[in-house]
Amino acid sequence: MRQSNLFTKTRKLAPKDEVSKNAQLLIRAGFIHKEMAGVYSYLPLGRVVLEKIERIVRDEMNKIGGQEIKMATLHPSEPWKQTGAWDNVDVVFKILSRTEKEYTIGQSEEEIATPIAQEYITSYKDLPLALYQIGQKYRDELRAKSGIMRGREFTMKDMYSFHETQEDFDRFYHTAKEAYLRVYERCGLVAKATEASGGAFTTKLSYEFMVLTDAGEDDILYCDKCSYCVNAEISDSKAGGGCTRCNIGSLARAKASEVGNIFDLGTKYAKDFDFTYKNRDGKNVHPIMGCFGIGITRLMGVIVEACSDEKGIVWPKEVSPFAVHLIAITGGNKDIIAEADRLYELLVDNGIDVLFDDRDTRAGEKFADADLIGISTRLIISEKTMTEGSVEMISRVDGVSTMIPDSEVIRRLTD
RNA sequence: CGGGCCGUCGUAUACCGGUAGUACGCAUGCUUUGGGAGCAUGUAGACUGGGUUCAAUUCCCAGCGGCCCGACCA
Repeated sequence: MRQSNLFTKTRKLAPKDEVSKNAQLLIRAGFIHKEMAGVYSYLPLGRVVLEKIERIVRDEMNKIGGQEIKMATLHPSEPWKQTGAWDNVDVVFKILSRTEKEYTIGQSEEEIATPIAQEYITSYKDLPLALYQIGQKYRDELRAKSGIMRGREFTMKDMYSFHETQEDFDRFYHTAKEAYLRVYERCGLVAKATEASGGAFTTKLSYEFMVLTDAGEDDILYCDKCSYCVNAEISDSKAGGGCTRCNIGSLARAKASEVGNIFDLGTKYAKDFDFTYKNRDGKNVHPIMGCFGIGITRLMGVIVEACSDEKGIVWPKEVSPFAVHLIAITGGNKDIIAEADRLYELLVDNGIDVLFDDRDTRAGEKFADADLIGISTRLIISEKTMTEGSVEMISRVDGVSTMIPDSEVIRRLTD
């Protein structure tokens, strides 16, 4: 894309109504637009980052057998009353139509996913099943905060699984946990699978996936030697105490942000909806369910919190809005403009995802904007590089600059 | 929801009981062109509603909106 066509512009100053780093940087760089507290629109750059995160999540969910669906956002009130959530969950938005009918908008989708599965699962042969979607969620939070990390509207991947036995659930739970860790790794983050409370409907533990960041809302204790990690709210241990799993390391305390959660729902929802299937003995039994969430928009916020410096965002490669930021330093020189255009077309023709700063502005402004926007790889073409028959490649991460001969540019970018 | 702070051009801010200044942006022109250029000219503003006052953007009250701390967090 040509940057001269990008309708958003960067800002030098952070908005005064945002304190969180993620919101300040994303607004300054033109990724998001605030509608009200806790609700943001995603502009071209922000939208494409979300799409890249979704692509990773979709890929990993498909790999473990998830089937993607798209559930309704506007929900009838009946299933919510059936599970008790209508009266017991205070973040549920309630809508009254002009004919006085009650509706809700999805804050989670067990109430929709369970009846869908119920329609098709009639035999043990239909199990296991994992359905997921990536969609908007709405929660009537008393206090939105931390930019896009805790909003009233957000994007979530939510998966619901159905199993014949506890053993099969445990197997899938483990598989999903591994998939989740791959998702975060591909997003450039280090997440810890953290033992936490199982929520309202089970006494078992659940796993929360935590990324260490000072912007986080949770306190965790993690072992400095093994992968053990526990939410401080359910732990009797203290920082500096010994790890009870490996008996070698000691526990450290840190702030972290939850970027995913996986739950054992047991038979709670199957019972609420009177959902049974015929088992191998011809008996009607309830399936065991699990739910598996990843906050897509929160993940984007956490990435910005974790991957940024004083100049702006530093997107990890796989979620960078573009693979390459091509910057033309032309000084109005027509030959350089023509050469930059040629290189841009060459990159596009080779399927490289490129943002081309073809604007008629000075070098300093282009560099400052590029630092702020944070595309992982930068290519610079200027009088200096042209006389050498090369292009300058700079990594946003470490600032390392390399001169690359014209003829090798495509190969270097597609390696 | 309890507590605190705050609402001034598009953005960020200043001053003030007598209708508002600066910077950035934006527009036009000239110069400039590898780290947010310079000069000139122009553009654009007091959240809403009450109250006090000769006079309110300024003081008071309420509403609305925003941020923070806490609580909450299927």
